Amino acid sequence: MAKSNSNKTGKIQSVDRALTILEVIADSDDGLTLAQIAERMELPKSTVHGLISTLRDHKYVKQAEEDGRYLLGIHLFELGTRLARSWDIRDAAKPAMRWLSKEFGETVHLGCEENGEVLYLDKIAADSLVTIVSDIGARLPMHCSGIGKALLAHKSDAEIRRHIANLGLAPLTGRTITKADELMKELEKVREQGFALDDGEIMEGLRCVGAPIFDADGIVRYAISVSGQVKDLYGKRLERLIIETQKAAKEITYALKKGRVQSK
Amino acid sequence: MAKSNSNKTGKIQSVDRALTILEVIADSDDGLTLAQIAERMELPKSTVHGLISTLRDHKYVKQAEEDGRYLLGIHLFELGTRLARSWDIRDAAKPAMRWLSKEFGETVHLGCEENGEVLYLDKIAADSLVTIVSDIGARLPMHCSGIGKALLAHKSDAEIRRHIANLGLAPLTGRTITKADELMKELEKVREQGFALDDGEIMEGLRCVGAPIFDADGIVRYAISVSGQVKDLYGKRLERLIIETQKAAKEITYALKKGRVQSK
DNA sequence: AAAATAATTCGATATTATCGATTGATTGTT
DNA sequence: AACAATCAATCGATAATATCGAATTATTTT
Repeated sequence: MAKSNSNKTGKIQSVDRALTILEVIADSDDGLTLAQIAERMELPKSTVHGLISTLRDHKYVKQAEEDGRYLLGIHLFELGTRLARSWDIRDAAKPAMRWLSKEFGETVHLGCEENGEVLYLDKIAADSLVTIVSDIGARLPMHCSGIGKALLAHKSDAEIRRHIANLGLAPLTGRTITKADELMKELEKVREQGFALDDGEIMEGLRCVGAPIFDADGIVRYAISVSGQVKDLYGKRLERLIIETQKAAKEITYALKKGRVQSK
Repeated sequence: MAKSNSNKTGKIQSVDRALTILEVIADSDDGLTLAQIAERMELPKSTVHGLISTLRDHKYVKQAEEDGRYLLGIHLFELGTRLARSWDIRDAAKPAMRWLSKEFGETVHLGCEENGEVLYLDKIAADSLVTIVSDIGARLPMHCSGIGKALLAHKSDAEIRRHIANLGLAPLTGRTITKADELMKELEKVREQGFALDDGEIMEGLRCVGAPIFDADGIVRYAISVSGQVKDLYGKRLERLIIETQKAAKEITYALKKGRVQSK
């Protein structure tokens, strides 16, 4: 499965290939040998070798000492964290997220949309032994998560329809909304209520409350969510969680306006 | 200040240049224009443009909407976090770090050596409003930090001497150890004690206790540290912190042995 | 010890990156 | 409002450079 080298603009072939190598390695569980990478990219080994040596010299790739297989390199960690540090939204959101997590003892996420999916930008993990939910930097579908629905709900109907047409509505559990019209209705509700509820739509037994964060222009750019097990989130406690999650999102919206805006 | 293109191995020029562009952008505070990048790399703008467009297509770089200046792209965040997730050490260390942070209400770091410097791999921040200390992914010198001294102390004398010769002993505060012999003595003490104390050597008023973590082969690969203000860390409380930090490091060493070892 | 599979090096070839000049778009100035 | 200046983006001729298959070296397996 080689990435197509669809050259829209004047791309530099070797750079394009080198970056694709990184993606191929990232998609593997535990690194790949040179031969495996060459096979997947449908390129001669020597070509891949030249590219990957250059990546290694810059620490974008490292070789396992045992065998010589290639893994992602430490420099990606450094650049990724440096980028994350530049986002004002994280600082703006941190205090409210901390408070929420501590108050309810649950896991709090901060996310944004990235290419039609939810991307987790930050996370305050609950102390509980099992943290079922996803990690920073992970992606998940928009139509079945608290953050995703909160983000999606504030788009125009046309945009939502387009999103559905492009990405589809994959069922992750039996509760996932898979019909377009049903999702439209649900999102209208989300918009009116001011919060989104994911009730086992992404994973059975997992409940999740999401609320939107507006940037200085009044556009929804981010959302937070609080996730926990259904057995812990119901009735009065759930009601209070909903209220507090919305409050927190509003606080973050405010904090974001105050600081200079350095968008993601 | 262009990076020299010292071609040791058969490097691919365009890839080498593209990666250097990322470094140049990362070194800037708030992104750079094409012209600025071209100037720093001593390359024609059109050359840089081709390379950087390719980086942009892969989301390793993004362009600010306002002006067209170039910033690091979201994909670096995704790759960096994916890499971080693959490190067993983080999972192994997390519980003990959490406990330490909660017990003392201070900030706990996990770090390793990377190219003669301490690289922070993880952090549990104290709830306190001001978090003075560094962030995940940041680097700092080895000779004046708790983690750094713990790591350095368990190398051979020859290696330590070489480290000093290569990197020097820059004084960050008036308390920083800047004489080689003095540092050798200090590290011997660290080795004997089993912990390292940074007493305002990196920043006035900041105290920090570090302890080494051994991998399955008995080599020191990581270290943790607890940092706080001098006014909070002294006397009985400091004594107890030292004991608990060492305990935590031992626990992590043990946890690391149990799991399969996926080194950084 | 031999066979097999890995990464790495080599050198001829023409594909492809490079570079200066030009264009187009945007911002700031008089 | 027109001009000047500055920026990114485009173009096309040129030769420098990435590419590729074959050969080599290193490591592991039988």
